[in-house]
Amino acid sequence: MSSAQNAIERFSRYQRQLGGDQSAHCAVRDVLDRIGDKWSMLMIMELATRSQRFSELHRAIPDISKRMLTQTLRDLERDGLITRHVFPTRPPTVEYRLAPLGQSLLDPMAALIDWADRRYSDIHAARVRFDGAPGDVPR
Amino acid sequence: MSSAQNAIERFSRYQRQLGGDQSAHCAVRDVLDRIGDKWSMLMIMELATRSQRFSELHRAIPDISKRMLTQTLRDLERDGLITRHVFPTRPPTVEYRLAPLGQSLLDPMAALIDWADRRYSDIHAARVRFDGAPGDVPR
DNA sequence: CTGGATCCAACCAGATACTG
DNA sequence: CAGTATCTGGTTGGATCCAG
Repeated sequence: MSSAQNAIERFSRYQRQLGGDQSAHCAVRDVLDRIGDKWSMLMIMELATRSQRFSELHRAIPDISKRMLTQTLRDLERDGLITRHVFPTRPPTVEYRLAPLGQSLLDPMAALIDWADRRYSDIHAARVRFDGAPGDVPR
Repeated sequence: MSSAQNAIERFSRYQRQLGGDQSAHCAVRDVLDRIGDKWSMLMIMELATRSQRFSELHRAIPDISKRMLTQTLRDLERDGLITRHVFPTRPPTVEYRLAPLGQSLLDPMAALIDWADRRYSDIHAARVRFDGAPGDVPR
């Protein structure tokens, strides 16, 4: 509760600082744009389990295209969350590992996943209620 | 650390359960799709500070279009994270409030925001390093 | 095996105008 | 005030082919 309060107050300060100019850099938004995309958190969780190669990751998460896999890994590497290790073998071997910065993200992410896990039934129930209510369409 | 480990293990189980069929419902993904979008967390933080009306929210977050504001609020309401209260005045008054379910999200979100806040400089440094390294383009 | 490059379709989201 | 409706450009992301 107190930690949430702190965050809220800090956020309020952000908002006031930014004033009307929201185009200014906002750490929270910047970070959210990264970890909020479709695949980043999945990647991080996957690499938290163990370091993996490109094709291993692709097998672990089949419904991502090579294109997006490459792009997501690049972005995560760019942000220093993961590292890329190339071994000059034939054929080439590339292993991706969670960097310390990525490790430090695990705890906050775990809190979120925990929440998702515990509250999902509530969310689902709310959706059913919402979708059923407006027209009450039995069809 | 231990909480992260728990989450990782739970996640691993998810992955194994799903097997190849990733289209199956995944609570984590489902939730991330919601809170991961561009505006949802911003809305929640804003409503955590205090309940607000439509136009107040629009003023607080100017760079969202009315269209997206409406849509985001609808989605959050649908998921039971916020509630919508209409007062039959002229002109109409609509107030949005954080629901208990939304309140319960504040702590995990705070953890994430805290992380973003503390690690942003590291991320930024990593980006500069990454962008500078490849071509070393001084131009 | 690990990607890069290109083409293209689908969806997203902003701008604008309109309504109760 | 609190939205809805429509149009449209821009981005996203899948499919495919190619390369080291």
